Amino acid sequence: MTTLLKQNIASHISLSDTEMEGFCNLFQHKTIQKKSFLLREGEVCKFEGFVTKGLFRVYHIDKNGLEQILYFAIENWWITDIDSFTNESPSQLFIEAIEDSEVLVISKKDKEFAYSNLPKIEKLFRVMTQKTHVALQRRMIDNLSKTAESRYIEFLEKYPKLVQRLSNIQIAAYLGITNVFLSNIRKKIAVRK
Amino acid sequence: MTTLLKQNIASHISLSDTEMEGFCNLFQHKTIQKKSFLLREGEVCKFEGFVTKGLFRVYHIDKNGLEQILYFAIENWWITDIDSFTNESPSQLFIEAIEDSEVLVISKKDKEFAYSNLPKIEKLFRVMTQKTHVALQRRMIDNLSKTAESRYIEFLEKYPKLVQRLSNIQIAAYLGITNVFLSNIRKKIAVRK
DNA sequence: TTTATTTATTAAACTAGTTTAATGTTTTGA
DNA sequence: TCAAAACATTAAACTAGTTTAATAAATAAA
Repeated sequence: MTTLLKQNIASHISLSDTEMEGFCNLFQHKTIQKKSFLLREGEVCKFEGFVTKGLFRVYHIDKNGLEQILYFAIENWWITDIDSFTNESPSQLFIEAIEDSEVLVISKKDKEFAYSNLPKIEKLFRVMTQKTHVALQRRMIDNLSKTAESRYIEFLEKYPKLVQRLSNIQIAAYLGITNVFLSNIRKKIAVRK
Repeated sequence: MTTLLKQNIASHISLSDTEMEGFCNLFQHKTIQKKSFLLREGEVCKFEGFVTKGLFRVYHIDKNGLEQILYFAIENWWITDIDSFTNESPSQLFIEAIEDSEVLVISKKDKEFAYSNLPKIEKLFRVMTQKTHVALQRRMIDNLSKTAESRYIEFLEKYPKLVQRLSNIQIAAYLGITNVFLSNIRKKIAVRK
């Protein structure tokens, strides 16, 4: 049940078997059907989750009803709204299953218990947050400096497996463009080949 | 010398006097002249810094020579390229003083020393990285969902003091638009009032 | 199996933001 | 204190990306 989670943790820090067990036992297993939500806008995010099966999208809907996808999460990825979770504030985000999915979730209370009783967990989340932040910083630079076309091409190269599981509507919402414009880009690329 | 730093740390976590002294002693004081660089593209970022005086901009120059400002840092803010610093990879960023400035810097080695000898420091940077990440995530959503005009207005409201110390060129580079377009926005707003 | 819904594509008109260039103003530094 | 450099504004032509709408194809649901 928690094999994938243990592997994931071990890739960030090293824990003794007892520590690992102790921490992983704090997680609960959840099954989420396609098109249902782990979190909706306005709710306070009370969990941090680790995806063991399936695929999620984490997105925002702006006042014009347009959807911006912050990130996707497949097997071996973590999901939460860190803003809402840490500040206990209403979330601006939706977290929705794109496929039938399974997640291991830890509550805020149990996470705080881990912070105080297993000092290395502090390091785990320090390291993970750093990596997430680096990824977002790179994406920010890309969004500011690159055209939609090269962002699309790089997305295809970086996540070839993921792409196959997504619609073009979802890819466009991640790239920050309309699906109509993505269609134009795709045509342009196809003609070139 | 380190009063501001101590206050800043105390706003995130609580440390005993000895811990606080021990940690702050790892920092070195640096004076940086206006228009000179704490970090240039291609260099590995070997420090994490805390600004005690002045103003910096952290930016990227894309292949067309256009500048994108990731963030500004004034007194009481931290600066580093967390990507280059943690991965010891060549930086994509420039960190440049906009005014004559002063910084307290800690080296990677000393920071790691602190992580292993002062467990609460792990928490300090976990908490700080989380906050930075939340801020960047909010900005990402704004950049994807709002017009340049409303991003400009919100920037003015959020950082009124900072604005007075920046040129419009710099503000435009932060907002992700040209200074020409920012001028148009400013005119439009002025007419409305 | 049939119908309804979602998805992808195309076209055409449109708009937010860019580019280039010129002009005046302010700041800087020697 | 004077010349050079950096800055802000304006105009006009341009382009990357949007909007709306229509059509065909694929998927899901009944």
